[in-house]
This record gives sequence, structure tokens and C-alpha cells, in this order.
Amino acid sequence: MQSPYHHPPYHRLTEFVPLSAEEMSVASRWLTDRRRLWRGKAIRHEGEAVNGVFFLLEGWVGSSLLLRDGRRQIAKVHLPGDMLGFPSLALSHAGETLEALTDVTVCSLPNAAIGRIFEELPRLALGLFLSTQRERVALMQKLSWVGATSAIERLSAFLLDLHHRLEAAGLTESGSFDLPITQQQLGELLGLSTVHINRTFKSLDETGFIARCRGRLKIDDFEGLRRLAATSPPEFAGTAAWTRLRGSETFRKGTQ
Amino acid sequence: MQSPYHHPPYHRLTEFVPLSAEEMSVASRWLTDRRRLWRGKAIRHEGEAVNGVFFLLEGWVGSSLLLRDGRRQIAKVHLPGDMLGFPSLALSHAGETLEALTDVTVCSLPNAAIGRIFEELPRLALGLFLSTQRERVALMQKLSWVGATSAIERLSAFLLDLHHRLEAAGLTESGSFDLPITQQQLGELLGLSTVHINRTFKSLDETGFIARCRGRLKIDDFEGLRRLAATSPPEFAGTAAWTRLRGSETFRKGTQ
DNA sequence: CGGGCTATTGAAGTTGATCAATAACGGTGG
DNA sequence: CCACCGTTATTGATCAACTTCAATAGCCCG
Repeated sequence: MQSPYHHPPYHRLTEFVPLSAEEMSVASRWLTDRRRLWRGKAIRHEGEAVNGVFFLLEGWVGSSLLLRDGRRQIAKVHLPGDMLGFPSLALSHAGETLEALTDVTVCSLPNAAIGRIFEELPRLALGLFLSTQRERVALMQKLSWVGATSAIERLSAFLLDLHHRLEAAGLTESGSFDLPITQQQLGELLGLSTVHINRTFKSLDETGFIARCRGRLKIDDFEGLRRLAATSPPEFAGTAAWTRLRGSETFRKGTQ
Repeated sequence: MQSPYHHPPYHRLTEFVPLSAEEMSVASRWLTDRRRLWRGKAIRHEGEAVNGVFFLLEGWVGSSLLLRDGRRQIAKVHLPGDMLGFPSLALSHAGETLEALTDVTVCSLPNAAIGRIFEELPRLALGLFLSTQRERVALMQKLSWVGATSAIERLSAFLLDLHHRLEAAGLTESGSFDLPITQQQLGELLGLSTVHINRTFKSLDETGFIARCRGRLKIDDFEGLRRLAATSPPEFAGTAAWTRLRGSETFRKGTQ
């Protein structure tokens, strides 16, 4: 897990496609334009012109949508290694605010580079494509939590998912991890009020499923949480996706 | 709107990229393998192996996720011209059930063809990519409805969105359109109970915002509905996205 | 004319929101 | 090191939206 091959920006790509040296070298160029931002700052506001996408190197970022009356929905918490801002590529003005939930380091990739990747590095393009499809799956799952489950089920599912993703990034220690977001933000993430998040947390705490201390959370009973959580994480295709996509199908350029 | 250029499967691609004759001819090949399905039948069940994606030619399709206890969330209603099943490309087993909400005609495109498109028809690939990013935006918006708005706001937003999309497909008549889905399905779509959907409908009806008759719905007061719906539809980039993506950025193959 | 599904309505029950107050925490400057 | 401040967490009490249960009515179809 600690080879550079598994760090951003390769991270999200090599899960689906093997990269050549050339491709990796292009990808590593993406890291040159870095930016540091403090907690609470926006990488990009909803409604601003779309100039590029971002890679998150350190810290947590929330992507959120604003409603007219000020309510807010956080669509996703992005963790180190994630790619940010792709949905807005289809829009003239960004459809989501990208806000630093902790101090963060991001690097950005201009729109034009995406176009070039599609033209010249198809495998990289496919990696990006599949990676964003996977995000779409995650988003559908979250919708199903918010639309069809109770507060305790939602929170359980979220904590399990979060742990799972943090673990993949090497940011957990035997079931415990930093949770540097406020209960307010957790509420906006799960579609619940601050107060109810607090009570739900308390209930998980008292049942012994989790333990909280400072900004740190430890999952004590994974099985218990999983029983609550109503969905299991989907099984990603891994590089099998790539294999599947390059099956034996006949398809010849120019004659189709 | 009635030129073949605006029919599936071009429909969802030409919104973002101009297609060459060659590209259109490849795309038109996708139509060869058609399938008709009756209302209620599944095009593909959640958990099945992922063999391809689909284009919806006629009818409505719902993509839904199942929770352990039998509750169901419909992530999206797909209309004629839409592309189905892309999220599951990242999975080894489908993450969503694709169910015919009416009698439908679909055609399918095997996984392998997607891989070839990325290798050989980059502009087509980019069109697919952007189109799925736009779906992701729509999904985020829906999440914000379900997570942060009341029943009447949700239903209003949904009806407006639906009308908007049906209009683009030429399936409306001065504000009225067929609504061939049950209130049960509408509930699963918006995260509300059947009973509450019914009451919310009734309230919109009595206020004079809409009128219902058989399976048909007419929007009588767009402004009123828009005031209720807490979000406005995002502005898509259109082919500007493509232009933006091919900007003046320096990026030379092989030297990066 | 039935039979099955869908829509509608009423009544009662729950979950979660809102309002409001207090406590704990984290960082600051003295 | 301590007093202070703003932010966040916690708790109680009340309220509202939505769900559930249950029954009836309407529609579509053979």
C-alpha cells in the first residue's frame, strides 16, 4: 500500500487500469501545481466558472450543494487521494462547492488537460472514466441511505463506509480514526439535524458500538454496525473492469 | 429537434461534442441489438454480472437499489434517449436494478465496445464521459432534494425536472405529459411513503398548480412550482464543454 | 361482472425537527 | 498558568412532518 504507485494521483486510476511508465509520468505532472488551504476555505464555489478538476493530496474536502433558503447538502466527503470537481465538467458554472473540511493540499488539473488525455492517453482516460462511474455508484448508495433509512442506519452506514475508505488510504489504527468534522456538517451530510446526529451518536456510543474521544472515533463492534447499516458495500471491478472492457468484441476502426 | 442527429444514441453525445460522420456511423451501429420489454420486467437485476450498458429508445426505466429489508430507492427515472447502466461498469456485479416502468425498447452495447471507443474514438469517449458527469450532477441535486427538502418541495422539483426532460425529448404538449408510474414508485423515487405522495399531490392539485387526469399530468402554474422547488436546474455546458476541454493548454504526447 | 391493483382518505403513532439553555472544548492573550 | 471567548457538543421539552395501519373507492382488464 505504500508504493508511490498507490498514491495520488495514480491511486484512483490504477484501481481500474494498469498504467504504463509514460502514463504514470504524465499523471505525476499533475502534482506540480499545488495549493494549500485552511480549514473552512473553499477550493471552488458553486456557480463559479469551471476551470479544472482537482486532486486531493491531504485533508478532507466536502462537496456541497446550496438550496435557495440556505440549507445545504453535503454530497460527499472526499478523502486524500480522491479526485474532485469532475461532475462540474459538464456544466458551465460549477454545480458544487468544494470546501476544505480540514487544512488541505490539493493540486489542480486544467480542463484542457482532460481533453488531451482523451485524445492521447486513452487508458488514462478510461481510468478516469471508471473512477467517476464508481463515484456515481457511491452517490446512488448514499441517496438510498438518505431516502430510505433511519438516522441510526444512516450514521452506521456512513461510519462503516468512512472507515473502509480511510483504511484503504492507510489512515486508520485498529478501527479508530480521526473524525475532524462537526456534527453540524455530519447532519448536512446525512440529511439530519445537528441535534439528532448528536442523539444518534450517543445511542451508538451507549450501546458500545463506537467510542468517541476528542476528534477521534473508534469502532468497537463492526458486526453490530453492519447489522444496522442496511447495505453492504458494492464490490468494485478492479482492473477486471479494464479486462472486461477490452473483451474479444469485434470493433475495427474505420470500418464501422 | 427532429433530425436523426437528435435521436438516440446521438442524443446524449451531441449535447457535448460534435460528431464526425464516422463517429455517428459507429454510434448508429449500437442500435442493431434491440430488445423490447414489458412494463415491470427488469433489463438487469442488481447483483448480476455486468455485461454492458444500454440505450433507452422508448419508454421509461427506473434504476433502483435494494436495501436488506426490502425497501427500495429509485435513483433515477430514465427517459427515451438516456443511457443506462454506466455506473455499474466500475463494478463486477451490477449495483442497480434497471426496471421497465413502461413497455420499453432498449439496445445494448457490450463492455468491450466501450473500451474500443476509448482507444479509437476519443471524441465519442469524451461525449460519453461528459454525459455521465452530467448524470452525476443530476444525482447530486436529487440527493439534495431528498436530504434537505420537504415533501412538497421534492415533488415540485421532481415534476419540473421531469417536464423539462420530457420537453427536450418532445414528449410534452403545452405543459402536460404522461406520468405512467404509480404513486408507490414515486414514493420510492423521492423517499416518501405512498400515502404522503398522495396527500402532497392532492395539495398541489387543490392549489391549482397541477391537474391530474388518468395517467396524465398538466402543470398549470410553472412559476408557482418553481417557487416551491428549492433549486433551479443547473446550466449545462453544451458543446462549450468540449471547447473548454480542448483549450490552449500545452500538452505534448511523449514529452510529458 | 369480478378480481387485482392503484388511489384516496382517516386516525393514530413515530421519527426527527425546532427551540432554548447549558456544558465542554480549543485556542487566545494577558 | 489562567481567564476569557467563540465554537461545538449535549441535553431537555415541545412541535411538526411524515409514517403506519386500516379501510374504502376507483380503475383497468379480461
